[in-house]
Amino acid sequence: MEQDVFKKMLKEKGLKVTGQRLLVLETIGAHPGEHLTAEEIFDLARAKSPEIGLATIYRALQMLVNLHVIRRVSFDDGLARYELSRELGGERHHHHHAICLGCKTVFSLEEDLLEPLEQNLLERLGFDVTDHEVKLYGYCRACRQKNPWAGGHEAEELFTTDDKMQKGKRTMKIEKKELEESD
Amino acid sequence: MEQDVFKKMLKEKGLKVTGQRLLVLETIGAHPGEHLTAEEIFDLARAKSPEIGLATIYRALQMLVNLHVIRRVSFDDGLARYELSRELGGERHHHHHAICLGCKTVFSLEEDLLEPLEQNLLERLGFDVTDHEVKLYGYCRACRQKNPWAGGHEAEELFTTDDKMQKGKRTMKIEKKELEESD
DNA sequence: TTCGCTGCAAATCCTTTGCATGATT
DNA sequence: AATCATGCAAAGGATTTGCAGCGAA
Repeated sequence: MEQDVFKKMLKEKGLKVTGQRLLVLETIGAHPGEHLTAEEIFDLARAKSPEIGLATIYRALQMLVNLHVIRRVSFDDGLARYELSRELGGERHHHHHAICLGCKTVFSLEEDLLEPLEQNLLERLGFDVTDHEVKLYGYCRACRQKNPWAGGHEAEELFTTDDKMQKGKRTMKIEKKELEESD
Repeated sequence: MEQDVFKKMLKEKGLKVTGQRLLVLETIGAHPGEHLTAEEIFDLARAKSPEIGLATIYRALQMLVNLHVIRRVSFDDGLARYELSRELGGERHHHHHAICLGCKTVFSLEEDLLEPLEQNLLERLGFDVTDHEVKLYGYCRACRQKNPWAGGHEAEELFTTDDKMQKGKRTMKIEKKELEESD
């Protein structure tokens, strides 16, 4: 299991293998496809280890990111979120997220469709892409069927006539969901 | 000029045209290609209007985002940055950023290479993309020529052997720069 | 034993908000 | 004159840090 790979990485870097660090990694690993926040990881971890502190979570997350074991992503709601890197071995990552402006669900796309783009970039501009992150904003099938306005362009419902602009920002739904074909 | 378009938008929404709001928009417009933070905009605005307050900047930015006049972007350094939307009229946006892991420069790519991907998504999965943001991480030509290690894979220099992981995070260089062909 | 790690609380940093004053329509 | 926006200061929320005690090597 990858727990062992992780332990080895720690030792190689002269870092200590602690229960807390293992727990943080295990917690993220137990929720594949989700994009947990530090607070969410804290709550989940605390369920197993009530004495763990939030600062420890942050420190472990920081370390895991630096070791490229996990990845920090953000969906512009002001919160950092974390997800497991696909391969600890060093394979390329594929990060495509489709965010529905209607229901705020974040869908994960598995396929990597940027290869040609990146090849092009290297050849023409000399920029060598080692990783990427793609966010697609739009409307999912369900929202499009429910709301005719969701077929076209801008997300008008995000703006209210008066001055009270997007309050409850912290409540964005981030779900474990992958787009599925159904045609 | 677009200042007038903006004034009209404000009036239509029942919002007031104030010097501060115009100044914020003007400030962002005066730095095309850069991705200014609220603080940077504050400093630039204060140079012209010393009495302006930071809260006003934030409120104006929020409003401009909601009106789709500007766009909020983030490069995972914990700071929100703002850039002018291409078209006030409602055309599609093209947001491709290539971030060099060597020199931390953010390059802007003008071309839109996602059309086929998005078409595909709509047809097969029913997800209608209305906007997108693409971040490509890698190494620019200059860094690749300077450092042989920058040809391959991970960004090892981001990790120091001991525990002091990326401190000075707030200092990321965000420059006005576009990738240019030179082959 | 040694040195790094944890937990707690305090400190920071960015951003938002409340309120009295001032500007726009 | 009526509202809405501004500036200031205080509040808020996420993340980081200092430090004494604890635990891994």
